[in-house]
Amino acid sequence: MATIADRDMASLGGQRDTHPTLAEVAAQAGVSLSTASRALRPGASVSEETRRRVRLTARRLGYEPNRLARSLRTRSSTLVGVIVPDIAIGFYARTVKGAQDALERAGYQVVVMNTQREASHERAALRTLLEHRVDGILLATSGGFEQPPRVPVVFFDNLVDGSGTAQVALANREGMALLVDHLVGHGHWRIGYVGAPPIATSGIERLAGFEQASAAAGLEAAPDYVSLGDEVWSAESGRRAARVLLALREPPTGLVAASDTLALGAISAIREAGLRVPEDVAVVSFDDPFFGDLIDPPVTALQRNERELGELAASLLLHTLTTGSAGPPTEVRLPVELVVRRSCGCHGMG
Amino acid sequence: MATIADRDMASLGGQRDTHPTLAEVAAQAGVSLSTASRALRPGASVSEETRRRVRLTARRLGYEPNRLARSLRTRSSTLVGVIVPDIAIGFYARTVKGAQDALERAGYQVVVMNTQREASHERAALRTLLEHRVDGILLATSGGFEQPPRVPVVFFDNLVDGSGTAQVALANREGMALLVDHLVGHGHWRIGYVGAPPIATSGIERLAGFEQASAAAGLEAAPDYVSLGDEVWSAESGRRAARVLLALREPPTGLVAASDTLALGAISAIREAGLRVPEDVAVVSFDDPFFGDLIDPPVTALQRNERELGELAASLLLHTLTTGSAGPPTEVRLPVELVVRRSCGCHGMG
DNA sequence: CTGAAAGCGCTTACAG
DNA sequence: CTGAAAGCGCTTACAG
Repeated sequence: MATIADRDMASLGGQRDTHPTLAEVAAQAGVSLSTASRALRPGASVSEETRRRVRLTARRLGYEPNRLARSLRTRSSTLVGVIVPDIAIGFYARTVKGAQDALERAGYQVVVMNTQREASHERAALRTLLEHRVDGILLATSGGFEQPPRVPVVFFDNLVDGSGTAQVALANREGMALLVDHLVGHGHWRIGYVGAPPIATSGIERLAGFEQASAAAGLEAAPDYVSLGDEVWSAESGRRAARVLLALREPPTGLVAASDTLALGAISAIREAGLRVPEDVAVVSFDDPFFGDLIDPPVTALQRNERELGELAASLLLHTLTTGSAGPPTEVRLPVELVVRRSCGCHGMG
Repeated sequence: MATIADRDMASLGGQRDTHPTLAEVAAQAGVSLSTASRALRPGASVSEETRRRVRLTARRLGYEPNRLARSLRTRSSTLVGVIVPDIAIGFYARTVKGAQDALERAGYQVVVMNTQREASHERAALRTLLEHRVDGILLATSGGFEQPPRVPVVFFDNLVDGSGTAQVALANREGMALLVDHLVGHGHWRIGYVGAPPIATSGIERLAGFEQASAAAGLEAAPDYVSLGDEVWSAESGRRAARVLLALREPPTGLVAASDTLALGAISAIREAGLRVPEDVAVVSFDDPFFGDLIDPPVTALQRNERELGELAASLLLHTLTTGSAGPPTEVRLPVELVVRRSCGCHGMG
């Protein structure tokens, strides 16, 4: 009772009051700690009358169970962490939403950590999550991943060779082939690549995919035609990378951008140079820019189902969480699809 | 030792091994639990030799402190929660990043929760955060906020009358006045509003701002000229809302969109109707669309510093966290600025 | 159905 | 500098 009184005093004094504990609820309700605990937890054997009384006083006191204590005791957090390089990028944001949906349906809470693409931030995020004993992790790594943690990890977007429980990514190479081939179909022979440094999976695979597709199409894949922006795939760096290509003695007549931001940058570089898209230089993009059909000109791009990517990663995690299975890491690739608009030279809608 | 042996067995057997505890580290290092604890914590008085030994064995065992236990004991989590309606919206994503920067600099970890704009999700997120005993919360509410929690809360974007520690939002009304006045400057008299339902602060204030500015400019602010989309501010709903306006007997000649998504929707509706922007219908937007100068036509819009909004919210929280001050809730408005492009009829760059 | 007790993994006065 | 002990707020066998 004394503590309760103190609490009241404190709140009268305008002090932020402290969290009531289960022990206080129990005392107020006139039951033991164990009974109070059971009354609050569904499915435990308590008399209806007791349960009601405890619940009432809990509500009255504004009781909020302490999950720290609970998880500590039960050794389970029903918490899943999602780590992304940059939540401000539509791709990641939508992936996260997809994952969150699936995870919440399964009764897990999701916490999102943003690494700003720095390995040190990623390490910190990983540590925090692990220290909070999350049950599992969805990770789009930026290189901060070191040794496999003690909980299941599903990698997405950026994969790590043979680590983790499962790996989910877009069909990067196939996508690039689609893009290059489409430009080739328009009669282009000098095709440039506006990309990102081959640091993580998507950077590596898209570049490789471009080179393979170029070679397969018999294009002279001069290394000159590959121009890379910065590691955050910024539009500004795409602009710069495109400028380099346009300044060549024999500039490419078609550009493949490795992402929507890069494509937007490339289009402005082309405009700056006083050239037209697609008449002077055609552009196609790996990612579909938001409202890509309103861009001038509407951009031909690969469409992906990002929500699905997130949901897929989540269900792979849920699978190992519920079955505890430790089978060999599954690798799943999500197909991409070409949406033809006008930046490639087609007379599509838009 | 037995538990250690068990652990080894388990890992040999391919089982995921369990987290070693501080007690195990202490045992292996041949010191007491308390000494081990001190050795791992900077600034505690331990001999250098002991400290080194403990740290080494901790690393060798892959020890990860259990934050649940630590926070439970210390009653502090150095965790701050950020709750947003929709992380996939650029505005929120960038705000979150700004907040995260500031918070991490101050030594806090940030966890982000996404409510998908549902009050029930928001309540769940709030509960989870509170149950994890976060030290403070940054909240862009979707209506799930009920009674003030026991930790400091800073509201941003969507405010709640007189609640919380501080409130940060954009200068919605002033922004709307800027937009309407600009269109009036172009000679428009029939100006329509493509907005969102007046549910939360931005919806309410932008609508009110539009109506006030219209009235102030002496426009016949026929209620007909207000057309609202859905509560998630979707581009598609903007398209529909604009269609309604365009179908009027005396359709507006200028449109003010309450957000970038709504503006994009409105522009496509205008195009669909076989009309041109800005010749037939001028458009201005509250939010600056990503790469708005590549949109056709480049859209005249209000520019905000979203990162700054996040940082501001964070520093207000940090202030009360460090000073414990419980002064009256501060309300801060972030100014917005008009970026003139071409969708309004100006011959700006782009 | 209910209560007393042990224990989850830490930290931190309190002694020495 | 180091150790034994109490305690953070819960849950869960174990008895009754």
